[in-house]
Amino acid sequence: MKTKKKKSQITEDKIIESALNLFSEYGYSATPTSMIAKKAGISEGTIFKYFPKKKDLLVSSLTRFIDKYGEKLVISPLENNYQIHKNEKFEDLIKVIIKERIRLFIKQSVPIRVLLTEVQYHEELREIVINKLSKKIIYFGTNMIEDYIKKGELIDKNSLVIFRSIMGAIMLMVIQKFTAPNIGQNNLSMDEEIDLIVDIFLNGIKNSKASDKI
Amino acid sequence: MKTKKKKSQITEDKIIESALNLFSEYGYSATPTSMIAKKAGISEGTIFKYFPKKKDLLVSSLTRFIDKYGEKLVISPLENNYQIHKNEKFEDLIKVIIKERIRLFIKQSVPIRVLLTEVQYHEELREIVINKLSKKIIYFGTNMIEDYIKKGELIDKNSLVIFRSIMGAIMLMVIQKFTAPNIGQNNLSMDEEIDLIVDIFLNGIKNSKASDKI
Amino acid sequence: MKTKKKKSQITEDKIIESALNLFSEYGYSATPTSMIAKKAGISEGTIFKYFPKKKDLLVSSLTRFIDKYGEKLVISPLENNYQIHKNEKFEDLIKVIIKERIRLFIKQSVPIRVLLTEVQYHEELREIVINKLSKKIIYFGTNMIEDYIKKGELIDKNSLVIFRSIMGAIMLMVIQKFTAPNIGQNNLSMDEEIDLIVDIFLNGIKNSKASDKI
Amino acid sequence: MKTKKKKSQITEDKIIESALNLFSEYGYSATPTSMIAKKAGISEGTIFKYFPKKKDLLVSSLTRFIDKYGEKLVISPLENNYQIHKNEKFEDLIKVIIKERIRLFIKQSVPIRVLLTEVQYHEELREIVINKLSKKIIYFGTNMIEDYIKKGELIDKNSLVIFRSIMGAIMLMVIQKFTAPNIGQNNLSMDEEIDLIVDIFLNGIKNSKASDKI
DNA sequence: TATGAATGAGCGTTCATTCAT
DNA sequence: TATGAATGAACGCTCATTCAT
Repeated sequence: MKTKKKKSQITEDKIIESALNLFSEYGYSATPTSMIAKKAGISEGTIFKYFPKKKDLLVSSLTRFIDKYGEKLVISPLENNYQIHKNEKFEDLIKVIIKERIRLFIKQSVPIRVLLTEVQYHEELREIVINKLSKKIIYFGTNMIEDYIKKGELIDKNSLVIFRSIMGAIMLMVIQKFTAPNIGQNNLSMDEEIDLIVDIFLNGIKNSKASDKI
Repeated sequence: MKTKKKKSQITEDKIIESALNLFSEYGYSATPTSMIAKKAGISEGTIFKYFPKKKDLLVSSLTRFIDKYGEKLVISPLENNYQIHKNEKFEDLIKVIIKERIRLFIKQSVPIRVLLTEVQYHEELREIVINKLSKKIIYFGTNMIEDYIKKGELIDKNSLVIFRSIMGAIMLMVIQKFTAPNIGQNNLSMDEEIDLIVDIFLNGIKNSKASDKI
Repeated sequence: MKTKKKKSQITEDKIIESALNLFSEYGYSATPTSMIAKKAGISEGTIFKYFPKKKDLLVSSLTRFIDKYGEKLVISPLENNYQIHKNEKFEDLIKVIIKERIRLFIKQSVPIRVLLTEVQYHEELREIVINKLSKKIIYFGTNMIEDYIKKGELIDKNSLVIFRSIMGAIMLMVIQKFTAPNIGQNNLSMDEEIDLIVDIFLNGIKNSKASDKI
Repeated sequence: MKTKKKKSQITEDKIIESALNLFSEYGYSATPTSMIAKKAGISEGTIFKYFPKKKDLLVSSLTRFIDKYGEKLVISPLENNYQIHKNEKFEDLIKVIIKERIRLFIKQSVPIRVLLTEVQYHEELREIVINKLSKKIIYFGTNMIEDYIKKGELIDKNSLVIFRSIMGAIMLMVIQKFTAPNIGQNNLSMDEEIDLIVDIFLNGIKNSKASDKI
């Protein structure tokens, strides 16, 4: 049962949503508060009732995003998926996880882009991102890998390197699909690419038969 | 023998260098021209003799960077390495290429960071990056992979996906090393990480013996 | 009963008044917005809340002047005078009209001077002046002349030339009175000059008796 | 025999000519020295070798114009015309003078416009204009009128008013022809207008027969 | 709580002016 | 003598922020 939102909460939401969208389009510094007010359909003064400094608006909205999605949607469901699919083969599990993750990623690409960009310039964000996101993601990822190593399904290599490499491969794929989709003639769908990437990571690209010959 | 640079060229260089450093530290929009002038040790007016609009300073300095390093250092040497090491095993070649690339990457991390950030907001940059960098890099990378597929050393999988995945894995490694070096207890040097990553890509992470059993 | 003006209207009025006075004293281009703000007793930023570009301030204030005085005071009262004095002799009518016009002219000399000067450099103003002022004035003036020609009181000559000539004579008189009042020993008051000018236009300066002799 | 102009004189001429043209197009304040330099085909620094302050450029070029044309072309030839045509009827003399004057006026409209505009804002110019131009013109004009009054050809009215009125009528005609030529359907050529204006001034516009009746 | 009006520091940019060559 | 490079004060304008209502 959804409780009726208070009016002030609605206003705050409108501000944050408008701000994030504009930050992602023009960058934080290049977005005037006047533009945010206009987009949110409120007066400029109102913004400062909710966020005394412009920077608060950035930090709060991203923190809120991390709290809401980082915890609830990025981390927990990981664990959720993990619990459900725990007994499946690694191959199948990782594919499910990635695909689900990407769906969220795309849906939340606006705050994510802002976060990844502004984290460069704002110390506060950096700490939040590292502590609330990166560490948790890596903790989960490496643990998962190590579980499967223990099970004997994966070979015993540095789990951080493995996990980070898979993430890097996936991330660059997503970036390319969105920024330069028709680079390199490639008709694969995202899901097909994911399958292929996972396959590469699992089986490698060396042609064993050939390499025997050498 | 280097000819003595003209005074105006020196000034222009100072402006560009200061600008790129500050853009990378604070972001383009958050860097006032007054700050650039101060750092370059010149007057603010002088900047505008060289770059009529602030944006010209961004675009020109990045274009110049791409022209100088994109062509001379990123693309050609790739081909150079490639010619020299062509007959080596893929494994050895790719390690050399990656390590050399990373060295350049680190040396030029300032303009690269600016480029990767600002490309989001400035159409002109996007076109330049895609046409002058991405396409060429991908063209070279996929060709290289395909060469080794033909030689029978690599299995026949989509070369774009393979190349992009390796790049992604490497990139995320570099980013992590620079932004959160002590995440996940990992004492590997960069070179060791590269060796490991290449190993993973070549041989995969599946434990073949175990998977047989399943 | 005048309703109390809204605060913003008062501010706008102050800006326009200060601007026009300064424009008339120093010229539009030579008047900084900072000076306008100071004279109006407001901050510089406020000016741009009302007039986004400095030029808007010029055009708006002159347009407003034309709308207020051009229509209400320059054109209509002409017609008003005309209706009332219609049956008088041309001589008496034209004197009344000129004198009344000059009174307004002097009272509004500030915006008029700005208008006459800046019309040279700004296309927008030119169109407004021609369409909203010149044409209407000339239309009225020529019609009036033609009425009196039909009545047989004036001889049948080109009404535009007649009207324009009277205006020119009056204008130059006003200009001289204001810029170089003591040029040529002339103790006539403005009203006396007007009477004289009208007399000259009506009766000419040729000495008929003398010219007969020649 | 024209002496060969010194190079520096040529440069100075180029500067003045360019400056006057641009001042007349954009106004003195709105014309940057850089634009003048460009138009004159010289470097910006050079201007300040000849005219240490921008204002010197305005005052010098207009003073020079007045000295050259005011004296040589505006005043003397007036006297010249006058001496030659002295014995003609006033009507013929004044027409010749006006037509010749207008020809010069048009040829020199650029500096004249600048002069008439900038005289409002620069005290120095005002003095020069009044002393070197206005007074002389009026002195000549009134004397001429008075001569003809003495001869009995013109009636005895204030010569300043007569002269100034004719000038005003002519000036407004010229202004209208150049700024709004197709206002009021009027196909008269400039010369025809002049003839008409002189006719009006000489004979007046009152219909004597009619006025008798009243 | 929300607004509209105002602020003023600071921004990108211009431009008259200087000066070494 | 003329230039090209540089200057820095001042300009038009923006924008985060304040505050009375």
